[in-house]
Amino acid sequence: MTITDVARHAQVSTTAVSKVVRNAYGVSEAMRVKVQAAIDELGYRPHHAARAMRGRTFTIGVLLPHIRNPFFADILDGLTEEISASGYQAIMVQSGGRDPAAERRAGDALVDRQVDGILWVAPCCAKAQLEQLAKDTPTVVLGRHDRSAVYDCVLDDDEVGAELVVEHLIALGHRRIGHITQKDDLPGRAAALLQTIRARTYERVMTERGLAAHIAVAATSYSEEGGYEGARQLLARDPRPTAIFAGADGAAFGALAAVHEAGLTVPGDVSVAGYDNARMSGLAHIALTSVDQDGAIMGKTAGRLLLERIDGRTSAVRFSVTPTLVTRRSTAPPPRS
Amino acid sequence: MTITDVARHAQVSTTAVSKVVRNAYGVSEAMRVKVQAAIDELGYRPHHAARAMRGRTFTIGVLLPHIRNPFFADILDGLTEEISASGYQAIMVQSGGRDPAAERRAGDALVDRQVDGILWVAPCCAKAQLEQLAKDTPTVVLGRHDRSAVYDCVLDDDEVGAELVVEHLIALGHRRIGHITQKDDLPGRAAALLQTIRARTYERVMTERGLAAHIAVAATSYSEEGGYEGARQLLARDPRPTAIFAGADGAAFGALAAVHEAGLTVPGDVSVAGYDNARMSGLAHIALTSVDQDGAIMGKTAGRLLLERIDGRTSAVRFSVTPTLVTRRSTAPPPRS
DNA sequence: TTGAAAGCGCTAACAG
DNA sequence: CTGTTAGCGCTTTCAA
Repeated sequence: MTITDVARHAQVSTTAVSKVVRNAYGVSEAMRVKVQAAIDELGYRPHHAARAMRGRTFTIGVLLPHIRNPFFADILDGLTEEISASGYQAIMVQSGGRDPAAERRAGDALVDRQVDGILWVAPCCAKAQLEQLAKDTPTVVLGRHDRSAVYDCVLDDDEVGAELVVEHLIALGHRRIGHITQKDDLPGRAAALLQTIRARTYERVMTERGLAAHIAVAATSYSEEGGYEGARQLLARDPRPTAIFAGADGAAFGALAAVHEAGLTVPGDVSVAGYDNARMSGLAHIALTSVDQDGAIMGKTAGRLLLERIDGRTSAVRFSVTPTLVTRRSTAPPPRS
Repeated sequence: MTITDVARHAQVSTTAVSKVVRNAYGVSEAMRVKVQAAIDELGYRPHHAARAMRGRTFTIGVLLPHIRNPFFADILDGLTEEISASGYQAIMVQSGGRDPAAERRAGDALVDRQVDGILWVAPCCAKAQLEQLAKDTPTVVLGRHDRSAVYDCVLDDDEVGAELVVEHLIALGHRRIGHITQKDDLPGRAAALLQTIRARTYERVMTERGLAAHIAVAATSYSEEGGYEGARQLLARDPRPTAIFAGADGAAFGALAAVHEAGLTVPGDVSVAGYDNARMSGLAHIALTSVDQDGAIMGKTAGRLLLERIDGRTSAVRFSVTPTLVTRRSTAPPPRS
């Protein structure tokens, strides 16, 4: 079933069919109807690869560190909702998380497949690499705090979010508040990463509130394992913290497990707060205090920005979501002792 | 940067370059070295679309209902590990879960993009559609219990798994054991779906053990919401069950929340067991009894089978994993009362 | 408004 | 073992 078959069946040229398929300018209504009828009758679908050789692929590539993080599911739902109406299809590739070489390969895989636009979630590569990519392919970067003239940024205001958590814990009466962050070995680009913002804000607020002496950071990772290990490090301190602010919900789950395993209760002995407000955090038997940053809106916006760029926009846009604190039962005043 | 540039630079024909790139038969070592040098020097990367017009895309398409289910992450890890060495790239597409029309669109999107093979996870479409697809594209279906001569199947023995759970609960002394299943509106193909097997096995074992009168099934869905709602239905019965077997861990999490919200304790008042042994289930503060089915092995096997099929195998293979029960603190003997 | 024809980068059949 | 050549299905000038 090729464009030639359709042309023959409709008794017109392939050019005419091509124009109808692409909704291009310069086709009479009669022609449109006739060709469309042939298309429907023959069940013709354009050959994707042939199309890609000259024009668009109607594909948006999404680069995710990994699909385990439930927050990404929200982002993807938003994106899908936004782009599906326009005939675009999202394809996802895992970048593998924290290995820059693997991340680069994943990015190249999308470029090679000539996606019309790329949504890159939480990239860990150098900014130069992103700009290089964005020169040729419309790009939206999600979850990074740098600014660029060639790609759009969608992010949550992690400074506000982290501040909300730390202030909340201080208001409850906590002083020894520990933090679990993600440690990446990426010289020079740390300042742009969201984990850096969250950690620095934690330190800033602690300092501003006269609690600099109580700053305690476990640098592991934003995963369940990282949270578990990080919480164990923090709980081993003497005196131990009365509250733990984990930089991500996954890490907070790991922290809850570690607290539990240490024979302590939440929030009786230790309060725990997370970030992202993953769906699971709201379940009654977990009831994790967390920062909500509406991933669906972020994904939807990223999709819109991408379509705009594909459509020709070249100016850079920056979209920042203001997060809110959702307090649940995992945080409470510290024990009296 | 085209194959012609490389050919000119190396002073050879494009055919020679093509053969070197594809590792094809009939190239002298000297030629290989010379061409490879030119490729490296020029940083040549084959044009994907042009390649797709004639031969392979070196792409494997993965069709997932949605990326929220953490079990799928295990599958993908296994798949990636298996195929990465062979130069294949996995791209994922969300089928949207339970809408057959959306699922078909997602499948078509992969076919249109000429992936060399498809791993279809938990499809809900008719078997005929799968066979239609498999006629043209090497296909592996994961998590369905039908047999086919044209595609391979990778699955876990859900009958064994469900039996393990129910027997475990009975051995603990439970008699009123409820089950949460997923209800799809797919006439005729229910028997092939894993949720059907799990539910039927539950009913079979209950009956065999003389507990037919205590069978109680909540037909919602394998999600947190579904588990929550299903558990509420079960707990509303009088007398209420002393144990709940949720057909998936996500649903079990929802069930835990519902039990908690009802002012009951786990496992004091109600035992809860899940299926899949998601990573989170093992965390100390959740400690969910669950059935382990090693998704990484399943994904790895699926990858291998796909590569074999791409390589020419036409006979159908069926790979079944035997699951094991992991008992944790969420299940215990029923209250005395 | 329509159609003929060139050519995108690659692979495969065939000739040397 | 190596090179020449004919397309793959589509879009895009450019004429008519």
